[in-house]
Amino acid sequence: MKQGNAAPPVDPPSLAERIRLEMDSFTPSEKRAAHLLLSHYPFAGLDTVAEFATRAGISAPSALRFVTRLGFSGFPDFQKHLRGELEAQLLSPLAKASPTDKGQGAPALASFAEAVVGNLRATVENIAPAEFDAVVELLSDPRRHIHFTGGRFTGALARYAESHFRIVRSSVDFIEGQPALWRDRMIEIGRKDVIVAFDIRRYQEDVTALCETAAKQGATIVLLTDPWLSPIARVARHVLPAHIVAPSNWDSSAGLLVITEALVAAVTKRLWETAKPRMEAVERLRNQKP
Amino acid sequence: MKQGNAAPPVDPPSLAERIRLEMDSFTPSEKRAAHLLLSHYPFAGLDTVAEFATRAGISAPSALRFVTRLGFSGFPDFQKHLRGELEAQLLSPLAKASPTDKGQGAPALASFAEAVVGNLRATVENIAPAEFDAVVELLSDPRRHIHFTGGRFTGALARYAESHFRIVRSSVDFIEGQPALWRDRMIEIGRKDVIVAFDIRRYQEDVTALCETAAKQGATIVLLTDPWLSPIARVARHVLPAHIVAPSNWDSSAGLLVITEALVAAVTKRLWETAKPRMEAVERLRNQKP
DNA sequence: TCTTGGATGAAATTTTTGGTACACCTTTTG
DNA sequence: CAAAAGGTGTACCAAAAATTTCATCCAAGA
Repeated sequence: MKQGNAAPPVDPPSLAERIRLEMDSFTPSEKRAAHLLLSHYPFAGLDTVAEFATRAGISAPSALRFVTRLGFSGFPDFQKHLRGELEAQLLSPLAKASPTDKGQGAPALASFAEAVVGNLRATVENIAPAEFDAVVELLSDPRRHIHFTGGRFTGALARYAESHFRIVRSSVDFIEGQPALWRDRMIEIGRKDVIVAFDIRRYQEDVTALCETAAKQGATIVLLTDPWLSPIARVARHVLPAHIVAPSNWDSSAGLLVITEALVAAVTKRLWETAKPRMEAVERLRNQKP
Repeated sequence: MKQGNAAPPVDPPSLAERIRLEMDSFTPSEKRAAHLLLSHYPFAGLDTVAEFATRAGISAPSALRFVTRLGFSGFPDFQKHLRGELEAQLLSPLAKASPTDKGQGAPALASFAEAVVGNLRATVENIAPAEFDAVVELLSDPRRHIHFTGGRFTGALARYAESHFRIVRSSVDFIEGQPALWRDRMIEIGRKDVIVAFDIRRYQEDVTALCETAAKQGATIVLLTDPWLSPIARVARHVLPAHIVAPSNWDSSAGLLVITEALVAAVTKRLWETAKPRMEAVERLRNQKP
């Protein structure tokens, strides 16, 4: 088995380049295949062998021999490689979008922020406005009781959300993730309740359990998670995924926070008639404290 | 066979957009498929149905029903369309300038995110790398004891920071803002302590009081605040301001969060030798729980 | 001119993939 | 609370794609 094709770990010499280099050593049929591929790189190679061969004016076996000669184990393998290259290329402009990072210490903050900006863009792209609006609608329903919860790290986001919604509307609370702390509260959860759960990678079993229990009792689940979707997605009515990968050993929750803040903003606007007096009342209470 | 793939003349409504629009009319399984596709658009759809279905967490038939519902005659037809879109997009870098919906009915989330991006840029601009590095240095000193605190809303950020730093290093805790809860703890605060305080507009008197007391006893204060600077700035050794204005009745804490996450990333890297075993230990403890 | 060896494609074969029928379960409706 | 409708997955089948086999062709050398 030819396996000269060392896996392309960080090596960007595109396949196209290699083909150009080896062009002379190709047979006539192979040259035709090569020319077709290069002239419509890499899309020509994404069809079936038959299609590729026909377009190149050769037979399927010749096309096969061509890709085998390039070191691939078969046509599917070849296509997989092309898709990989394409994906890397299309995704790189995003990573490349940070002109600031100079490779050394100082701009740690800058490059991190740039990555977060990329995450935010990607997050917004991937959330359907209708889905977002539906969640706003749900959280604006005064007859619903809203419960926020989250995991080890995301619990803080849930608290953040809760502290805002608590002022905008009534019937808002925070539930700790540990089962011992919510088991007995579940008796009151029903169709009128909404659970807003935050859960990203290293999905936490206790949060999942909470949501599953609540869902079973008829509660509506709203999930803020990562693009790989927490298992809670299985019982969630609405899922809002945020991109979280950052140049760090940790994931970034910025996308989740921004979704949260956008929700707060939208619901506040939606309920302005009732939210305004509430906010004023809170203000008054705070000022009179001293 | 000629590739009838007529280039869409002026028709750029990408499939992704349509999916977002129709998102709420989908069945649960279809939503999963849609989320997978959107989060890895369009590459997730270029694999086989089986692969696609597995990744989405659904069965192959459901995946099939999904693409049929979108109007395609079958999976190959669907893939052909995706490839067509990809080709069109890649061939016209101009089209990339305006990725999707712009201009008009800018969804609430999108415009909010844009504002946040602006805030992040401005925030990064206004923080001196030296200041940032100094804080990293300070938080990386294992002899220091780090305390996080914050106000009504920013307290959640302090918790978020604490939950990360707690894993990276020892001697980390969270202090509630209410004076009754910290008065007696102050006896232990001294030169070896660092207070990291989060405080933005509607600066909270109790947090200020906490920092002033701590500073008086020799603690080092690090302040994350807004550009107008919390009164805590008067006693703070380091000040990291973030832009917070958003199209909302509320301020956005995204800038503060990003600074926090960048600090966590930098300190983790800085202390990697000791942080790594700690992180592994936490992982182990968590896995053995059940 | 004959021989030889690589190159090529038609056809047969094998493998993989897409598609469908049907039963089960969940949810909705009367 | 029962019946109906809709959604989902398992098991199966059909289609089509990839790959191999093998006869043929063509060019270079004896």
